[in-house]
Amino acid sequence: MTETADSRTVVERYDPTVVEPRWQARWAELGLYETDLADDTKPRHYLLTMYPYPSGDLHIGHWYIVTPTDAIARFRRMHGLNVFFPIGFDAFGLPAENAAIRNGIHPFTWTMSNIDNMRRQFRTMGATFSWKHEVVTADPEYYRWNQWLFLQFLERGLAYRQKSPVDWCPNDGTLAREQVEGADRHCWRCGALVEKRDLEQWYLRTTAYADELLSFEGIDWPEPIRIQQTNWIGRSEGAEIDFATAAADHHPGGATLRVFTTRPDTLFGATFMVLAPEHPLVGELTAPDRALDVTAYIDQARRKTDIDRLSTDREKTGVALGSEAINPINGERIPIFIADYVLSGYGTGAIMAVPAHDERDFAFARQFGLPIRRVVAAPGTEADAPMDDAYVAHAADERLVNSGEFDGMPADAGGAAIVARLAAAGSAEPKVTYRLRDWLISRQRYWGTPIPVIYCERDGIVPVPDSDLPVRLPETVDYKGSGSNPLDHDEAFLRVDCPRCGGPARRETDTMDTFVDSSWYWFRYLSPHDDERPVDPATAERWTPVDQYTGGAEHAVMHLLYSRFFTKAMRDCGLVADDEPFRRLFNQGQILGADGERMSKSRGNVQDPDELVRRYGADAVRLFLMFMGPWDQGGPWSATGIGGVHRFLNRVWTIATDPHGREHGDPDAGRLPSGETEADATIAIRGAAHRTLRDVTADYEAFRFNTMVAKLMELSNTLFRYRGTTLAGDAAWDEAVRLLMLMLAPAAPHLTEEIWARRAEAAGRPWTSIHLEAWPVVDEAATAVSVREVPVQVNGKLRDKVIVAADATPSQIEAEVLSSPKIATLLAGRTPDRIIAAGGGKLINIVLRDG
RNA sequence: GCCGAAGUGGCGGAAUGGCAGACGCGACGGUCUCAAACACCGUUGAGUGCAAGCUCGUGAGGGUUCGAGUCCCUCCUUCGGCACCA
Repeated sequence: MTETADSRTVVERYDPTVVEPRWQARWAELGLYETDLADDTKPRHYLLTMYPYPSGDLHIGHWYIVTPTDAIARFRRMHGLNVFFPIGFDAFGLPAENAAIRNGIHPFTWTMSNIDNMRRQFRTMGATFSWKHEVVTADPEYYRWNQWLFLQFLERGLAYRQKSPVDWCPNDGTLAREQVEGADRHCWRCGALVEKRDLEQWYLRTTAYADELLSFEGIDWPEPIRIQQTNWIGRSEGAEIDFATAAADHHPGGATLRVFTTRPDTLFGATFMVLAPEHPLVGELTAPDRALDVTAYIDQARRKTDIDRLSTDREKTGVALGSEAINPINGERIPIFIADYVLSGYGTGAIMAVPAHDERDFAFARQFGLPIRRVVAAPGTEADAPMDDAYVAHAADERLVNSGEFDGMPADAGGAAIVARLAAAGSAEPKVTYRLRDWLISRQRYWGTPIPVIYCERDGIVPVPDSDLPVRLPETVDYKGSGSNPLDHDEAFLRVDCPRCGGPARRETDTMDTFVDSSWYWFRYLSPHDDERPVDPATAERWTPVDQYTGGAEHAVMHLLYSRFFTKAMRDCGLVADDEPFRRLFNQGQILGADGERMSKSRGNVQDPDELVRRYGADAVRLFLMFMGPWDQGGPWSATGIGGVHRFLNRVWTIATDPHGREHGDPDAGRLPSGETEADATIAIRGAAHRTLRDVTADYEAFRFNTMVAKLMELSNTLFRYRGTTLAGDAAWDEAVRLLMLMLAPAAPHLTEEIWARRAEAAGRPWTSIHLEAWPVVDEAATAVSVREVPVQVNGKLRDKVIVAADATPSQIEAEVLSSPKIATLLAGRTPDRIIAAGGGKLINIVLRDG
């Protein structure tokens, strides 16, 4: 607290470094924010923000996510809701292991000390977390239930093990498809280039819920996220059609080659067939004289990194197998190729190529000199007109041509008819295919949830019995240099008796993707220490789904899709009743470094909030982050401008603690604005306060924090103008200050609490926290105005303004406008063609035609 | 290439189809001070004029409308996502 010798400032200045910690301690002591989940006297509200990874320090991005969310929590509490706002730590993951390998610290030690530090930093925000419900995912008390849930899924066929080519990062090991980013296919976490490896891996059957995941009914999520998820799931309707192989010298024929197509209407246009190089029938179908070329191509395709594939972007490669397939609709024999533009993991790994109506097939046909036959034509197009490009349209106008008895049918109906014809013969069926793959959860790492299965020579895959959970991570880790999973050479961990036969067996050493942890953590917050079950069903019934979730949009297709999957899977296991995890989702933008790049320690562009807090106080940092711009926008970090909110808070302090003071520098200090009476001023002050309340309430509701702060600044500017006048400190002034405090309380909780306490003391009332106050009610009468200014346009251009009574009718306003000298001059005797009184007389536009 | 978001003063940004630039930063001028910092007051889109004012102005070009930053069409740019998905 500083007393300046300066004569003009006789009151103390606001000192956040003293005030803020004091209130934080007091709130904690009173347990103000420890939510009583059993309290049924108030409507419940579950407010969730994405829990952080304990990297060591909170950076400004954490503040950007959390502090406005905290303002929402406080705002909702003031509306009488029982708000649950928990926090925890996403504590498994690679950085802990890297630190362990580098510095010889155990990942647990590293993680927990980071968490300690971040808890301390979190408290400096003044956020209202319910700390008693904290969850740390690396705690056996938590990951035990990852294991238990996994076993539930296994029992229901939602988890399975399969050998398949997986995306492999040299640092992070196995990756899920969605963790591979960019055209050059690099790791989402470390950026290293990703390779393919064949491994036995555990999967969760997300595809079982593909259709349900496409429906966003009953949840209010941003459109871009819904679109991204929809595209990621990638539903395609079409048909699977069986071609038979033709007999050849090297091959007896008669094998089935099943293809997936979304365009069965183009079946007559199939002039060749393409298999993925990995297709199982390739060996059998390869003619002896083609074998060298074919194996060379397969080798090359396997070795090829995806960068190479990208460089050959449009250029199609492939080789003929020397075999033919028989088109089931017309018996035509067509050559079979392999090419890497056909993917083994999608559809059936084989396509019928219709160059006339598919761009990729067209390019391939051009490259290899294969026939191109049009089978779909727009009205007026010759059936055999030469084609320069693939013709892909197939709307209602297009008709089939060169398609035998189906000629003349509209494309869509023709396709259906073709499928129906083949289906009757058992060689086709309608089929829906998805881009979405099952979720690969195996990771060859130490620092994650051990997958609770045992491999027995006799009994095969044996789940760990529930009574033996959790399968704990061994407390000593030997990294033996780096790279390999320490669990693989930890004999004490590996060796186990088979739970079924008692014979020697071996533990699974893979651990789970950390996204498993975050796929259900909000359920665990409700009963973090329950050692009977992962979720208490009664509490979950009352508190979930989450009412409001806030977090970054970078999780659009990973965390947010997995969480939806988990909720549905848990529902089908009878554990919860929810169909969806998060009722309403808000994605804030990301704070980037000053250089416009993602903040990261390696770039050295991380903004440390502690330093700002020390200098300006937590309230100023909170308010500045809200004031910067729309919350969903984010942007490059710049502290330029934080002085503005700091000044604002000081002004609020001055208004509240020193209403009668005057400042040098203002020649009009202490005088009412010219022409204003005390009665006018009272109306002005009350009007400003209540109009601000009306608008600020709406802004909080819509998370428009930037304009919310702007309006509070306006109100404080208005009050500042009346400071030192005869009005300062009177009833209207006092009401306005009270409203200003209440409105500012969710955003700047410390300053307002301090002022609130002083006001109570000054009035001789006992102290109660401002954060337990009810949100104030707008006095509609006070918001009314007696006169208003009406802009007057001539032909849409602003020419004048007239003052009218607030309740003036449009015709009265028109009369007023026409009698204005300025307008009369502009009219110069002409009669307006039209006079438009927009919005019931909010604006007048006089339409004057030329001539 | 496809999908999505966005282009407004020197900067961050504001504006239910109705006064473009709220609020703040920065800059400039001033009060206070021996001086500086802090605080406070004033000015601040561009052009033009002594002034009242006038003209131009929301990425570019068209359109709808009495009226368009806002709606429609065609482009351009930036950012995010996807990338041979048959």
